[in-house]
Amino acid sequence: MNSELSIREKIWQIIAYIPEGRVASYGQIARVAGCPNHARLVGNTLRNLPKDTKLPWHRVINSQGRISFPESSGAYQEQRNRLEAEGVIFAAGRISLKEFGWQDGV
DNA sequence: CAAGGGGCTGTCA
DNA sequence: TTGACAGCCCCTT
Repeated sequence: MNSELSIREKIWQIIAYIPEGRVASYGQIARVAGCPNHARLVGNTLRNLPKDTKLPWHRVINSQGRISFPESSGAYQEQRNRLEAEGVIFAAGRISLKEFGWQDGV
């Protein structure tokens, strides 16, 4: 139904569909959106989100299972904190996509 | 209209 | 495992 939606709109929708305790990579979201190369756009889009957004942006990480923010960044700790609160476990500073990856651990 | 940047990805060494 | 290079596309000046 979102056939006429912009890629950005799709990204928002897809991210909103990420279940709790699960994480998805930018590339994966972009792929689901229909464009495997729009990974960067996903990041750009999230960046454009308001701070009071209800989108689970914290469930979006890079393909390495790591957060794309520097640890000194408040966003990093916030994201990590939220993920841990949902049951996601960080091992050596990264997440096991095998267990917490969206539609990847089922 | 042209140029630059971006929370990236995948491959090679 | 990490580091470096190139490729991809959209959005904002």
